[in-house]
Amino acid sequence: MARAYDVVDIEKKWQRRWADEGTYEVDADDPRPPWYVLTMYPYPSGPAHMGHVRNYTFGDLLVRHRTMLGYAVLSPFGFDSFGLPAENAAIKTGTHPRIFTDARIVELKESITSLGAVYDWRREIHSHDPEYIKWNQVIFQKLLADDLAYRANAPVNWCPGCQTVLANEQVLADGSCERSGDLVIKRDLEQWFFRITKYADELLAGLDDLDWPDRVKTMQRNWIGRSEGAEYDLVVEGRDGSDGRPALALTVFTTRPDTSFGMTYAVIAAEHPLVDELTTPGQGPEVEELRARAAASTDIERMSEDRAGDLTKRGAFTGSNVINPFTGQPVPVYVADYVLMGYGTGAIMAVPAEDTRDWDFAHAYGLPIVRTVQPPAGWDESGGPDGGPGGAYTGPGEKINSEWLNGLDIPTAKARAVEWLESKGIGRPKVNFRLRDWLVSRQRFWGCPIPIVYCPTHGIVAVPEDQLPVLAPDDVEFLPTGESPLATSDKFRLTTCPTCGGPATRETDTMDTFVDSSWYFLRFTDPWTPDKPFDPEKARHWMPVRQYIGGIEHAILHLLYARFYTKALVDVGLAPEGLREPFARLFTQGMIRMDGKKMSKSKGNMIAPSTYFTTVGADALRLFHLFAGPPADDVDWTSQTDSVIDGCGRFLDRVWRLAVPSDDVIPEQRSGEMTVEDLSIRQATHRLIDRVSRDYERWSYNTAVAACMEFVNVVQPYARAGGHAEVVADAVDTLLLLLAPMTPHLAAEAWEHRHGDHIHERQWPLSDPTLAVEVTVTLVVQVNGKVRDRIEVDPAIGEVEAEHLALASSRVVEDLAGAAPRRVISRPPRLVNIVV
RNA sequence: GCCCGGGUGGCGGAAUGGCAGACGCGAUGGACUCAAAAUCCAUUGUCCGAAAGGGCGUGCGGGUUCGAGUCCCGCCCCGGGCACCA
Repeated sequence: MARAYDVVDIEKKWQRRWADEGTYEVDADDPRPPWYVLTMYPYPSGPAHMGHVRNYTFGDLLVRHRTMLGYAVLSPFGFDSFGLPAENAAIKTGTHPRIFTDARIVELKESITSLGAVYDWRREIHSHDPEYIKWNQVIFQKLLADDLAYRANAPVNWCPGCQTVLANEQVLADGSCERSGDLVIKRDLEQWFFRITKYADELLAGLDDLDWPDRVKTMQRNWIGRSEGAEYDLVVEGRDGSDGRPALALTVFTTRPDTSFGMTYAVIAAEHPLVDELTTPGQGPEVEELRARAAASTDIERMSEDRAGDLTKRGAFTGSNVINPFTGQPVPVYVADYVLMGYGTGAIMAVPAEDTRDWDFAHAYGLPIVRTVQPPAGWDESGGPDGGPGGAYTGPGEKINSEWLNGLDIPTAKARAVEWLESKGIGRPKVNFRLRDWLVSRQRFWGCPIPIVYCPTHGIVAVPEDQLPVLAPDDVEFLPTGESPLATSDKFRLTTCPTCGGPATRETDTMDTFVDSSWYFLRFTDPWTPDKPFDPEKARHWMPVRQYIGGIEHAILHLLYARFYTKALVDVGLAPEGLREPFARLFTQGMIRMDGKKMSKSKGNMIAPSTYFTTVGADALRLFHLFAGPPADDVDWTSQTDSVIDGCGRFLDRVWRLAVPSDDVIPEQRSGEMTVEDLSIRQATHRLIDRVSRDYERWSYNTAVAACMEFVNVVQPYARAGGHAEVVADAVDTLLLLLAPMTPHLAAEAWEHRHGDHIHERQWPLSDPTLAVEVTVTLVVQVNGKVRDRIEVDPAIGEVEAEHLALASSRVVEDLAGAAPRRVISRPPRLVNIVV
């Protein structure tokens, strides 16, 4: 599409100007109030895609708008530059990940600049910069010193085909490796963890005060998964210690201690340490088979066997019984794969009557069922698949079959049961979390090395700060071997102990890249300090981020880790006291979809933004993204989208011709006394300020754009018909100021033509309240809720006056045909409804 | 299965309980032009009607209200998240 002005030249010109003049560089001593806006720093994957464009358009608009409102806006940019694609490329092509990554950064930076997005580039950081690696490692040491980092054995995802450990993200939904397609298995390895669970309660409570989308908060709450209940011991039958053998008990966790009288069996996880001890010789083969199956299968497989599957393959009797302390009766202990070692105690008391999973299992194994809550009338006892409500009953009700709990409601019974357990010394109240500690070890090359040395005499030794950063050597073998590529480099691995100087080996794992992104926003506040990750005073000045922008895909991991890290950094003394939450406000934009699928490289349905930069221009593309619909909604990229983008370009052309007219288009304009029409344009101008300002505040950019379009539809004919020069000038200038954050190049160039100075250094326009009010409004007259007439009235019209006007309407008189209205609802100045 | 979103013209989407469909795309007609592009003007939910005008209409069924796209109850469909968490 041919545009009315030289889009490419003008856009390049202003992009250079903003950079050269440092328009958006700010420092902490700036007298203006601080306002920190941040768009999630991207993984550098090459030129920007449409998702980036959408993301950075919203961010840039905010930067420019807030600046015009008089804030010192901190708008930094950086790259989440460690990660797998670079390493995979290295395996494939032999190119060093740094070379690969640096090239991708140049490309992405170029397209972000072409979009017209502005940043304080002095603050640019890359996760793979030695400086950043150093501070990442310093923080790791601090966490280690405060026992927030620790080493433990843990199962990891192992791909037999690639002979390597995989990140969870690399394991597909069906449990296979994303690269080789082999089935991923679990392997136990020594790994590093961060103690995020220490903050579980605070991470949960902190959500309440955050101005975040509810859906993200809900996802985090579910992820943290706090549940209150009790833990208690089940003595193994015949192992109470009375016969001289040591006593043996199984500890179980339950959220329903009130149902204990209904416990008819117990279950332990296949990986539970007591499995061997509990299994009697006769049951050995059966238990062993189940165990083997559980070990070989992924979690995904366990689930896919599911309820419809063959339940009889999911458990095995151990041959042992435990005593239900409430009834004193023995119940059998099963091993089953529906109980997970990783949660609670890895063992449960099973109450089939009040738990659906236990119900299904009990049915498959012919175990007894005892109800302890009275189900409502009509509850189907058999719980048949095609019947109505039935089976396990988990709702509220009166306790039954429970001796001293009978007649109580569930909450009271829970409390009584816990009191009883405590008084007997066999149980206690217990809160469990679904949240696990954060496993940060990655058997990968392209990440931040974990700065640890293993010494035969001193064990785990932190590399001292003056020897940081620990950097990976360049000459390593990338081919997958099953260990971190760093382990193949003796030059790297073999070292001396910092404590005793004796021979020692380095940790060869690197950190999860989510570690890098857990504090980069803090580094941005002060990327220059030489002796610490950042100056806490600088962080105090800018933090928290007033508006954080990013994709919903980070709703849990990144956003939870960053919250944890911020709290941990405060506690180890690196971040300012009192800072608890990093992101005060979060916005998650919708994604771009094509044919119903997410637009992504792997799906091969990418639309390159660069093709638009060189044709309709960045402004038109930005306007499209703003105009397409509510920012939080997904955008469908269809065959019609190009037409809509052209439409945005057409609108900008109209603005251009209005703002920078050539003599043959706009006739001579009047001056002097103003007419009624002049005044109405003037009023429309001030109403536009109000409307657009309000829409900016509520993130309703599509309606803000619509308002501007409507305005041009009115002003253009007015100007062409020779409007009042002053009124036209005011209208056009206002329009440009309101558009400046959305379509910055056009606004800047047109403004320069008109005034010679820089529009983005101007203040956001303020409306004159006396002009912004509406002069007349349309009073709608209804009879029985149906519109019968419209009357132009003074907005200050009273209730009675409006009623009189309505009743006097000829249309109403005709409709009433002499009948008296039963009732008149008068809601001046918009509506009168006459009921007959 | 559970938890969130969301269903409005041919399409994207507007609408503090008060004129449903703003704005844009597309389409149709017109002006300009030798012609086209660009630009400008007009029409564009649907049905009845020559018109004036009127009926119907926001996934379905009820309800509250003078008045419901909007609030309440019960469904249907679509999208997303979580999914043996005891």
